[in-house]
Amino acid sequence: MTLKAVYEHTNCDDCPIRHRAVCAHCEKDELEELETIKYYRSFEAGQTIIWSGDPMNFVGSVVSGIASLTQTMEDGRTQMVGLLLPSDFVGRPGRESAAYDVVATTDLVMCCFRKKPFEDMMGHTPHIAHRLLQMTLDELDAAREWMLVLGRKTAREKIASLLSIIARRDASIQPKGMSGPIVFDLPLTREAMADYLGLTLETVSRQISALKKDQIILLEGKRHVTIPDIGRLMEEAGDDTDGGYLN
Amino acid sequence: MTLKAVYEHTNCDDCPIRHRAVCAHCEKDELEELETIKYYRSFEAGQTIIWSGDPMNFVGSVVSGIASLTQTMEDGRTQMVGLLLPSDFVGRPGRESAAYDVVATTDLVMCCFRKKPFEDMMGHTPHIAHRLLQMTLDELDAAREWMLVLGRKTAREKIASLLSIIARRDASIQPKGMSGPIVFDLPLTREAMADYLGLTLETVSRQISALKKDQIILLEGKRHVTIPDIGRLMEEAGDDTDGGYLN
DNA sequence: CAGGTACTTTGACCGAGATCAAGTGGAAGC
DNA sequence: GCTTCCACTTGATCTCGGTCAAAGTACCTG
Repeated sequence: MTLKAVYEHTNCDDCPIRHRAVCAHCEKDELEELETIKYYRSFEAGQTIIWSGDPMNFVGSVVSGIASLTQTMEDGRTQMVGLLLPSDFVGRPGRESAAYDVVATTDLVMCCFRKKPFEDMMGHTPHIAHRLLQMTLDELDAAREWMLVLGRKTAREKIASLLSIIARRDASIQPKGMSGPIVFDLPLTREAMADYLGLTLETVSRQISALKKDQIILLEGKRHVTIPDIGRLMEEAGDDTDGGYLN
Repeated sequence: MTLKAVYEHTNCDDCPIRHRAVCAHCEKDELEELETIKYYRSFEAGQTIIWSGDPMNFVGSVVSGIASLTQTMEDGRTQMVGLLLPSDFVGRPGRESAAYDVVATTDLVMCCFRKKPFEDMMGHTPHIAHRLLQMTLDELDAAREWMLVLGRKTAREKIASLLSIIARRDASIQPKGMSGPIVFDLPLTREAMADYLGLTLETVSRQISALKKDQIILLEGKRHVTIPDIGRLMEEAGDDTDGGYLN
């Protein structure tokens, strides 16, 4: 019940972020053990938080901003394998080193816990272990959904998929009645979108222009997006399921 | 310790399969609670085990044969999102219905547990929950590795990636000294490979022929593969990391 | 305000892989 | 032995998205 306030509630009056993750951000926090091992870290846009292979002595969750998990081949080809939005969890209990580059895509604040104490606590707090399992399973579903996007969708469908995921995730913050246009700022550069979608930045730019021409989306400047009809966008994405995780 | 025999050992003298999963297959089993809720199911190649969206009242692990997790779009495009080899876990505690089609790619035997009792047991057996978390994290890593394959690799690299993963997984069953040629039978049709790699079956066929011509692999018939030099194959895959999960 | 930098757009061209279409080979059934 | 079927191979052609190149735009900084 109180524990719930720490790691399970999805909206909290005392803080602006959603806690899907294990994060003792808000003042209701009564789990003192968590409190003693947590700390905050800030990063600037573009900063690398961890390099793949580096030792990683903490776990944590995103408080504000966006981070990305990226894999790189020797020849420089890169693929983003995860997008971490506020409340998403970072790190892997039971693993010494990072498996991916973690990069701050925007300015970023993270709430961290030192790994060892966190793992200890997981050992005698089954609820947290259970919650972590659920979150990991959600991420697995998201990754697999993305495999369909990467493997089988056209460039246009890929863009539409990404936009509709961001739109829905964004809309869920202020679910003011499910209808009406959705407005948001793209938190990603064209290049980051390309890395996520397995495209080149030129193709991303072209397809966004095409969607704009067809009035599926409206663009103000380069980043400010209005989606007049989310249904039409999802049609473009080839998405019938109203699922759509983003990690 | 005894529990270990049930779900943690990776090789067991009494049975031919590896237990990476929670499976009470071997006779050493002393966890009677697990014993009482387990049962076996057999499937023929091509048979669908569960359809996406169907209620799913069990979890389990593959004993022998291969199953695949598949997603399908309305227009028929399909993407395989996971390949389940012996010892891999199927099903998701805490979810009512299946998220993907699960299909027996070859003849298949599964070891199943009814979901509710299994979940109950997880509640008071933290080791199993912990083990399940580790396995899920492994699967997540595998899925993300595959995102790089789907998003950024060429057809030839994709084929080489798949072959080297199967080869290494296969070789690990009989690690007779790490060197020498690796021999195995492809457990997948060209079409299944295409669905896994995000290609068409024609392209798969062409690239396999090309790898054969270049002596990276040897083919006897259509399925029997010999890999004279796994290092060369991994080079073709663009893979420097010697990682390589298959779920 | 000029100049620089980072991000984005647009155009022209090309090629990897998809698509369409035969054709091959081996195993099962009659 | 012959047909049928299925998995696979191979060829010809087309197309989507990549590549290379050039501009355009917004935001700094001096």
